[in-house]
Parts: sequence; structure tokens; C-alpha cells
Amino acid sequence: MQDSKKILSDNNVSITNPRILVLEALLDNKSPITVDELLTKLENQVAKSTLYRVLSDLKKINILQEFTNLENQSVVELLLDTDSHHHHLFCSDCGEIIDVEMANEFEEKLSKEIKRIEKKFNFIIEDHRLELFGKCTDLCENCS
Amino acid sequence: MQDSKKILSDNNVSITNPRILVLEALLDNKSPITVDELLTKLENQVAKSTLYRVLSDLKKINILQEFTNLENQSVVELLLDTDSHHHHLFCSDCGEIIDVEMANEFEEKLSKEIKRIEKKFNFIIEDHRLELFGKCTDLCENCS
DNA sequence: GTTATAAATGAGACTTATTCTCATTTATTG
DNA sequence: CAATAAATGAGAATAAGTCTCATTTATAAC
Repeated sequence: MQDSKKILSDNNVSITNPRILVLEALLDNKSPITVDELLTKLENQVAKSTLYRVLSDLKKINILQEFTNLENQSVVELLLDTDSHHHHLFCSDCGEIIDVEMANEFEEKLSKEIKRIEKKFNFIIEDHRLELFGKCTDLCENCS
Repeated sequence: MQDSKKILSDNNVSITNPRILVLEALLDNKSPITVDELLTKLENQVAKSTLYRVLSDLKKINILQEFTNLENQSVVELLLDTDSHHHHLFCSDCGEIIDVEMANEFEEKLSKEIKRIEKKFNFIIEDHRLELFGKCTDLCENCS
């Protein structure tokens, strides 16, 4: 059973062609992608309304993360439980978004600090997101 | 000279009524506010197109931060250089966004980790943002 | 394999947030 | 105070995302 079908059945979501196509597009380039790019990639294969519905389905079963890039466009990224915890690095020159794993030592420090914040604000903190903004200096042509 | 006028002249931005009104609205509730709420607050005082233009002016002079809340609405917050560095805590029950200062010790650790990432990815990191997601347990009526 | 049923889809209308246009008003400088 | 450039208001235009509803498809029962 292929990845995309397995993902769907594992999550008790019915296996349909659009869902397979969207999942495969996401598995295909396994890094953050603009909803707009996804729409183009799946043009003539999945209707716009369906794409948005499938994305919302994937969010519901907690395997899709959504955030915004520096231009405030919606960006999605598949996040399977086999994937490791990571954060994002945004280049303001070329717009690239790069997955970054922080050192364990740092994540531990962050967890401790989060516990302190939970007590201080009487909050239950379920998730966190760290975004780093800057310029890549040699990764792409745009970034001289 | 009032705050808002001083802010504008300090940044070489001409002092106009709409700019004063927007700045005062932002200074007034000095915590993140939805663009939509701001629009309502300034109804009949500042045209919609002007509000967006003024917000973009304030972003250009680097005293306005923009991000999105859990409902993907645009949220803005005035960020003067007299303000201390802070992050945000989002409540998924009531939608509140709270400013949070992390411990110095933690921010130092983060700076070090950022230096490591800069080297590893050949990046110049200029800014970072940490978002904490959870539920407040007693801050508001919605959150039982 | 057929059939019944509920769920998912496609197409496009609709909504909402944001940007754009352009005629008018206002701030600034000399 | 006059001249000029910049800013504004009003509403049209655009774009992202949602909704509707008739049709298609997946699933479960037989």
C-alpha cells in the first residue's frame, strides 16, 4: 500500500482520488509549499474547492501544518509523526523556507522555559513555533 | 509634543491626521489587535484604504509588527524601541494573544543556537519569533 | 458483484480582506 | 501665503478562501 493511501486509512479518512493527489503532491516536495503553488501543481486534477477541503481534512487529522510566509501567503507542510520536530528559516531575499532542527539542548531549555510560562500565566501550552528570519547568503541565485 | 506626533517626526514621516489617529488607537490598547478591530475602532475617522496605507507606512519604519492569529486573521502590534523584546501566547479557547517575555537566560541560549544555525545554513538571521499555543485556564470567561 | 447510502467532489457563485485608481485635500518648504 | 509633492477618501478591482448544490464516488451490506 502506497504512502498516501496508508496515511489516509491510518487516519480513518476515506481514500479518494483528490486526497491521494494532494498527499502525493505534498509528499513529493517534502518542504513547505504555498497553497498557490499547490493549486498550480494540481491544476486540472483537483478542483480549487476540493483542494481547500482536502487541506482542511489533513489539518483535522493533524498531519498538516499551516503558516504564512514573509509575503503573508498561506504555506502548508505535511507533518507526519515519523518526521522530527523542526522550525523554519525564512529568507527575505528569495522567499525560501527551510526546515531547521534545533539542538536537543536548546529544545530542552525551551521546554523548561515553557513550563515556567505555563505557571506564570496559568496556561496549558500545547505547541510552539519558532520562526527565524534572515537572508541566505549562497543558497540561491537571488541571494548574492 | 504628544507620543504619536513624536513617533512620526522621529521617523521622518509627515504628520497627518489619519496617521495620528491610527497611532493613537494602537497606543491606546497596547497589545496585539486585529486589523478588523482597528478598522471598526476607526470607523468614520479613517478610510479603509488609508488605514491599510498607514499600517504599511508604520511597518516600513519598523515600528509595527504584523502576524496572524489562530483564525488566520491579520493582527498588528506597535513595537517601539522602548518596548522590550517579547513573544506571544495564543489561547485557542478565547482567541486572546498575550505578550510574553522569556527569561534572559533563555534568550541567551536562543541567541547562541541562532549563531550555530547561521553558520550551518550560511544564513544571516536578523530576527526571530516564538509563538506559544495553548489554552488559558482562568484568564477569561470563555476558558473554564 | 450489485445496490443503497452517505460522503466527497466539481464548477462556479459568493464573500471578505486587501490593493489600486484617481480626483481632491493637506502638509511642508521657501 | 503660494507652490508642490505627498497623503487621503471613496469606491472599483483583485485575490484568497468559502459555500452551494447537482453529480459522482467510496464503502458497507447483501
